[in-house]
Amino acid sequence: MGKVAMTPAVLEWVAERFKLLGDPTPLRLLSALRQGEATVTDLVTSTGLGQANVSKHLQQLHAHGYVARRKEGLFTWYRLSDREVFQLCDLMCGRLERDLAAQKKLLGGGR
Amino acid sequence: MGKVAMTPAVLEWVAERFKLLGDPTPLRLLSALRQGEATVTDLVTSTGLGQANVSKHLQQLHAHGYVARRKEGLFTWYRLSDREVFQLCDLMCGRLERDLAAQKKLLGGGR
DNA sequence: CAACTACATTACTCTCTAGTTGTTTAGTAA
DNA sequence: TTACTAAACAACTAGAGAGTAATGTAGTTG
Repeated sequence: MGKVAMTPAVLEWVAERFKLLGDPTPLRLLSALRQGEATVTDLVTSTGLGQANVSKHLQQLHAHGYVARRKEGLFTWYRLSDREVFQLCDLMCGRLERDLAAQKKLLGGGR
Repeated sequence: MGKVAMTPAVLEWVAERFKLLGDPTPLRLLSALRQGEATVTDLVTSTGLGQANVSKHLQQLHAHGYVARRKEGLFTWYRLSDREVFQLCDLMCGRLERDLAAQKKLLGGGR
């Protein structure tokens, strides 16, 4: 199991990481980057979000180690640096699938 | 990998689940419940948080399926209903351990 | 019944932050 | 140089949510 003790400081650290994933916008950006490296403009057009907004979220994702970047002339190319984030999402989606299955069971087979 | 498509609705759902973990207080409660079933008062005394605060967070954790509860007279006993949440935390802590290792490397062996 | 206990709920304050607008910096091209 | 582009930064606004104090509710005890 966990090798790290759940001290208040560690909980704070863990919470800060989770907090970034507790908003659809960063998840959208991460999800988009799953298809490969992209510039800010790419992400703006593919998501429909504002440029400043995308840029700000990418800063945070970068600061927390979720994405890496390289500059090429005018462009800044972003890419995923932490593929484990999708293991996290998949664990969550496992819950989603069970929830949906339970709902289906209730609506369909129940009574 | 994920069997669920990352549609906006799914991202919203996933974000909502992560959001609860993006705060130290629910994590503290979950961490405390890891040692076994507990009443609200137990959690209040063991964490030092206010009663209303604990109660409110427990409501949310329950609404999102992280904890289960049973009433016994005046008491409400809460317990973990989703042990997978610690798989999530362990994944995060994996990052923490790597970060710490990297820092150590920088401070110790690096220049 | 009255008094007490454990928990839930309400109403409120305060802080934080997501998103936007406007501007700045830096690289490119004429 | 000037004009243009991509990205970052700054300042602001609106809304969300964390914590608390006060109150409500249900069960227990006398």
